[in-house]
Amino acid sequence: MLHALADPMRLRIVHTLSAYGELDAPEGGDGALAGATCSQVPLPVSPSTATHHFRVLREAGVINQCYRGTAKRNCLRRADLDALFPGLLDAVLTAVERRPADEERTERSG
Amino acid sequence: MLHALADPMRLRIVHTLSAYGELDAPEGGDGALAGATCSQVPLPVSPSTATHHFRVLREAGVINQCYRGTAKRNCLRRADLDALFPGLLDAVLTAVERRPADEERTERSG
DNA sequence: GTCAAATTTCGATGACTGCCGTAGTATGGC
DNA sequence: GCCATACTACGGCAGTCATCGAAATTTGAC
Repeated sequence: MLHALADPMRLRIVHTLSAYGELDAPEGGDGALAGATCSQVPLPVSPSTATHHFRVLREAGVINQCYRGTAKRNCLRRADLDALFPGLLDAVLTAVERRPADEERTERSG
Repeated sequence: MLHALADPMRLRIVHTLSAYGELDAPEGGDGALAGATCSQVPLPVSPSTATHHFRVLREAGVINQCYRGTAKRNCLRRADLDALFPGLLDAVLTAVERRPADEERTERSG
């Protein structure tokens, strides 16, 4: 699971999804449900690569995927994640917001 | 930094070190300082591989290394880590204790 | 100075992973 | 049924990483 979160691309997906909310709160209209489709998450990679990352996240239990017409909606599994790893997702998201693009840089102490 | 923690071997190192304490509390006798030497951390890999992992952790800012005679003592940088990524290390350590060896397994939801 | 112990560095190797392009599958509209 | 859209699966390629073995370095003891 940490491995799934260790990739900057997947981290961006998780971060974006966290802003969209989850399916646990299915309120609103028809098309305004929580979660985001794969195309909703801006990724500077090809669709096939994006699918790969979504797959890794899904297999790690980080996200859920449910079909919705021609699109597939992705939603974070915050509740499950929080139960398995208390505070981890929250800590990671906080860190992402504080360091938007430095997650993979080698930051030496000196 | 997440990448450094994503490896089960390094996760074990961090977990072991967290039990040994840090150098911030240098009390006691001469040889009973906080931190652990490389050999103190049981790893099922060769010494050179262990060095590699310690190096990755050090470059990621997760641990400190200070020479102590023929041995090298490693200690967690809890304070620094907590300042940069609030709650992250704690969440990871909690997760490790709850799932000692399942950190890398592919846990499918179904 | 010599020996011993702990750790590091270098080179090599196998596996994994991120990336892409193309073809295929599933759903909705006409 | 046919087409368009959204996503997935497969094959391939290059880069990175974990792992090891052997030699080198550093420090302490005699």
